[in-house]
Amino acid sequence: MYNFKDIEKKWQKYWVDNKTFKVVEDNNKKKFYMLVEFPYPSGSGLHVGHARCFTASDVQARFHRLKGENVLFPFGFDSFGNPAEQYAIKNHEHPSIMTHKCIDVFRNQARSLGLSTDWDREVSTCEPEYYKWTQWQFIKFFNAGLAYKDEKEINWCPKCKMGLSNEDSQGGTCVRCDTPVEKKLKNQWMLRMKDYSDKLIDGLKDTEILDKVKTAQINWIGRSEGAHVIFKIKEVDDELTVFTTRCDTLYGATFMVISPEHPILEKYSNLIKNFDEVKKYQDIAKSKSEIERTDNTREKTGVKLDGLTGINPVNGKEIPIYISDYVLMGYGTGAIMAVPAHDTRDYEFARKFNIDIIPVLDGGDISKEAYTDDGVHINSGFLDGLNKEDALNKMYEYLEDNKIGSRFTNYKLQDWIFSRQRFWGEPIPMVHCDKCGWVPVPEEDLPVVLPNVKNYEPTDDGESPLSLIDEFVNTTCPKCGGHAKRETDTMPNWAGSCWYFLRYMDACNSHEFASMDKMKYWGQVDLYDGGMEHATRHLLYARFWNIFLHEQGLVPYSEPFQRRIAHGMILASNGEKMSKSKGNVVNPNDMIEEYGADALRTYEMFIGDYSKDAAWNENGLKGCAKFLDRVWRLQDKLNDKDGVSSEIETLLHQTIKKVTNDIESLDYNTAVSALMILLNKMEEIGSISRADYRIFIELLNPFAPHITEEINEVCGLGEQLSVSSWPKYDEAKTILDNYEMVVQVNGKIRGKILVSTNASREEMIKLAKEIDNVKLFIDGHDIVKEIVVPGKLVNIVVK
RNA sequence: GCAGGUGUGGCGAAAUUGGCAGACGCGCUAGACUUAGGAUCUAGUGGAUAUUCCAUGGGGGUUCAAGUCCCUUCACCUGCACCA
Repeated sequence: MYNFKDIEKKWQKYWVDNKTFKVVEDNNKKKFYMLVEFPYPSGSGLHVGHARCFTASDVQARFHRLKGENVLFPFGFDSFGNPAEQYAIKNHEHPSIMTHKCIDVFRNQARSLGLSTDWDREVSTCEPEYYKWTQWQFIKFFNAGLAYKDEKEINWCPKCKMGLSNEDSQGGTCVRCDTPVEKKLKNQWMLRMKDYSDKLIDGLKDTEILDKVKTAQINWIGRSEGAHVIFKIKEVDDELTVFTTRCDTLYGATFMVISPEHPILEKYSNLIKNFDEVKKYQDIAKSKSEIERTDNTREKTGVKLDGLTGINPVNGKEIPIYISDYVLMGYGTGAIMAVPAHDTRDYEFARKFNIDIIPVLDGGDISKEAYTDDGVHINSGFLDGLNKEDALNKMYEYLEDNKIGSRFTNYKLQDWIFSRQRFWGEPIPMVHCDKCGWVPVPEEDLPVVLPNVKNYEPTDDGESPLSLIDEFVNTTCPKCGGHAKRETDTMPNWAGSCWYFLRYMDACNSHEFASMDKMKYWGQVDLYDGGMEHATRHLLYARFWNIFLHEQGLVPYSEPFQRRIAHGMILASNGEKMSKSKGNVVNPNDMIEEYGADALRTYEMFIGDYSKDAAWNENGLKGCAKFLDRVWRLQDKLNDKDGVSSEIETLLHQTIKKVTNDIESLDYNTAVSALMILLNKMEEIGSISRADYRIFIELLNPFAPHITEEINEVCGLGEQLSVSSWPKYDEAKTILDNYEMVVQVNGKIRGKILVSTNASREEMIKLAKEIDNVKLFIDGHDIVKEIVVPGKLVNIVVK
């Protein structure tokens, strides 16, 4: 085996020492911005999954650089986060110490992979120089009225003593520790992300974000067109507003359901005769975990309000109001009109509580079809006989004319809860003054730096540990100079990653987050590689953030990412997820140690379709190490001939074409296989020219940069590959003079024959019919049809 | 339940988008060289009742021709999930 250890170390040192991949803005060159999601520097080090996407990104970066483009390929660390905080709590040590250690490990690992990164642009979100600007941008949100404080019932993890976003408490348990999530009222900073719902949907149009990622985002935003309908309450001069997407079925609304948390219950608790029962139901609902509550296989439960009755606004009918936990306070208005004939949930509920079921659409199967689109309206007064669309339009009109409702678009997307009661995050740069209210910290006083504390654990009442530090909390109001208190909440983990791609463009700027000139030069991210797990949250937050900055005139583009792809995961050899607990984690360091970085890189590119998950197989890696060793040994086969060898000229051109196209279309696995085919052929012909070898290593360079650079140097094949250019192919030379034509009879292969590439139709048929085995199948039969596909085959159809 | 995805040898996968199914690699078998081989090289490797036939989850269809297009069905994976 060739001496990969020394070779790889040598070139890695060379690249770092010589800043080979340093990039500066250059208006004479086309730019290419390759972004890969930056890692969280955890204590467990780089994962082979990281190695896969970092390598793929590096292949792109090197390829585009060789094509003559000015490539921005930066690297950094998403370095605020819970593991470092947990470590700090245990060891009473500032989390930055641990974080910096981890970053050093990660950086070395990334370097030992041979990434062609411009290390002068490294960013780390936990550095004051970085989060100063995260805070600065938050103040922009505040000044624009998009950051506000609100008393929110939040998801509360009693173990982490921490408020969780909806996203972090999916499934009713804490995303970090799996403790069941409780509800708690908390005054929180919020960002008005919901207002950006339409912009977040519309902005997708001009991007090449992977379709399935777009779909995931659109579903997450959950836009639905419908109407607010106002139901008067019989007993009091008040009303209940519901949201519905099918106001055309209003005549079929035979009851109403409101969420157990609906404020009207408290408001009229004195009028509700069975309030005890209501109260009991509320308590049960509160104690239920989110999972229990949203299990839609569960039998419907509820309580009928005794003392409050709704009035259906289209026919004046009195209808009962129930509370039930299948109606969620967080969606719509927390109240619905129930149309049991055409909604499965309402149907189940009506059956259980013996409520009238009035069909209003003809032909729908009540028990199965919710809101069937078939059939015209019946039992629906002025809507009778109309189809869905016409009925909806007529009802919208009717609602607005009679002031009993209006069109309304509802979204699942909520405003972003931006507060965390934690230590290891960006302090929210706000000061509260009794006189002036919330006042942002002046720009010149940024960053608000995280102080040293003794204990990193949140306080028992759930406040950040920062709240215990008087020197931090007590300050003066920037507006009136009076006594004021600092906000002690910090930002969520997502904040730093909302704009890191901007910082990379101008990473060392100390007076702006990035200069407009540089942002204009680098523009949008040309290719953003990341995992499917970030398809919704991270990408939506980052897009929201960027759209806002654009509206403020602070960044040149509204959409930050031109193209987004999603790579598959690397699984353990048995197809399971790699995890510490299962003990099946493969450490890329060990692999590099044993087989070399080039072998690891090549294998990770060869392992399979880049967009799909792939199971780890060390034998496959061995195979790639063997491949590289054979490439190394080609040195022994060098001859003194000039130019490329005639025996492989066509294959060389074909391979250049194939590898070029495959890298562009992210088909890394077939690019590597094309190189293997070329190697096989080179070995077969016994000796190769220097020109042959040079082309080979040029093509292999993005995948295996160290060995190719070394071969180039020891054989003196030409200038350094890292500053060289990508080989070109001649389309005409990719085509052979002759090819093996397939001859079919009735679609079955009956023979093959070598024919000239420019043989005519007639010649092809003539040659086909001369094959003995073909004769066997056509003699004595009538020829019905002769199909000729030039360059491919002849198919003779006989009867 | 809804949305998206995937089903091809013993395994990872290819297939110029309707034109030779299984490229390339792993593994396996046999051989060569070796004191030795978890090194290297050579040959073979989908199945079978083998001039041919059968094979891309199953069934049907379109076509001269289907892994690819259409209908239908099954299985698995991933999101979201009582969203009105």
